[in-house]
Amino acid sequence: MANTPTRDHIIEAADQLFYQQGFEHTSFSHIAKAVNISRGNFYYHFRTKDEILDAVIGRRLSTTQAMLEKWEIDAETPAERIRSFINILIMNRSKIKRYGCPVGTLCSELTKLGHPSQGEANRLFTLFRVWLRRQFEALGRDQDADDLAMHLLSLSQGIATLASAFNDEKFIRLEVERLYAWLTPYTDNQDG
Amino acid sequence: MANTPTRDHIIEAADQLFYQQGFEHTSFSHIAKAVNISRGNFYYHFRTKDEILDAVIGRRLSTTQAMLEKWEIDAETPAERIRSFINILIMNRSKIKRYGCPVGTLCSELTKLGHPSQGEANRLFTLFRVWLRRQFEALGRDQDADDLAMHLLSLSQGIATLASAFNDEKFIRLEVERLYAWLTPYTDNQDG
DNA sequence: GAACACCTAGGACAACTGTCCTACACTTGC
DNA sequence: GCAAGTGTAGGACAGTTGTCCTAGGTGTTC
Repeated sequence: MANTPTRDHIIEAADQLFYQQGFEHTSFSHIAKAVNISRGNFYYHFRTKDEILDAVIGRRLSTTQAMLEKWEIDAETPAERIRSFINILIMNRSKIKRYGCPVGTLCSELTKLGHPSQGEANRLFTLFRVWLRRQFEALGRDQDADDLAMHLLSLSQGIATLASAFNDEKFIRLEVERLYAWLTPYTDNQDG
Repeated sequence: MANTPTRDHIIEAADQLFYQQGFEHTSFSHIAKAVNISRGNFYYHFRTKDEILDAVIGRRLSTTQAMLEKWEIDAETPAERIRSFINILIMNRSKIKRYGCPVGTLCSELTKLGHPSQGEANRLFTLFRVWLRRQFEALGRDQDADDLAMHLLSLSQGIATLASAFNDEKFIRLEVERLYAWLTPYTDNQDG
């Protein structure tokens, strides 16, 4: 299972398509066309569609992990780091408007399918949850750090869902302002 | 297009299955088995799968409308009415935990499929939005009634998504408490 | 240049999809 | 008792799905 360029190509294309069209609605033909290889050749790289899904989730897990580590380094305070998280809503607003949150929509779909990989997909959420919890702990919220992390995750999920349903980018901006305001009391007297 | 009992059966079964398994993943065979009729016979009641979807959305629209009207009558104050809305999270918590929000997940799926009926599905959201807006207006929030309505919708969507991902009913209870607390300032000096 | 591993194209395969047709049962009205 | 209308079962149909096999091309190693 070496990491050939073609294999990476497939995972990358599948990642995008799963996000834009959903996992089930994306067929081997779709991915093959995107990567420009023959449908039959697929079997050499992945035995089943579920294997592709696992690879895609794995890819997302590691890129997410890398992103969180970068935030940890780039930002100097927990408050700044949490704001980095909030900012993905702004940075990805046009995609979110069209396809919703990549994590939330994938987990929802896999749950409905009763898919065996839903546990793996949910680890994406856990990654954010644990990371956010740590930031709130660093802000001195030992008691409710996990609650706050979940709450912030929940807020961002709602924003993504509604922005997509109402096709409304302005709503994202408005709600992000609200998120900043919500965050302020927790970060005051700590840093800027 | 008369409302025969069988037809109603089909719509009801499809409604449930679309919620539990998703629209695309639910096939004619699934519905046929649930209703206990032959697959071929379907064509007599619905020409296409999309026609079933439209009927399901129509059904949801009218039951939702009826529910909102009932809340309007049963509750005496806008504050109570908004709390009726919040309470569906508690009432439906076990289903939400398993399948998420019926409105949010359907809209997400149809958006990804690029389905022509996504506009109709989104009207479900609009129904809640307009109704909530009216309640906030009645609370004297003329300026930001719609923002508040959207915000509350957004909050409930996030709660449903995370409760489903983490399979966590307790999270719903915790967040509903938060919702009540969030609502209080807007209803104070108005009524209980 | 022979042997080998790696990669690919093309197509076979059964199962399932949504759609559609036809033949048959049942009721109702005359 | 016949005709018409309503509802049903069963199966045909072409298209697509995920899976799998085989033949052949490419490049490296000896």
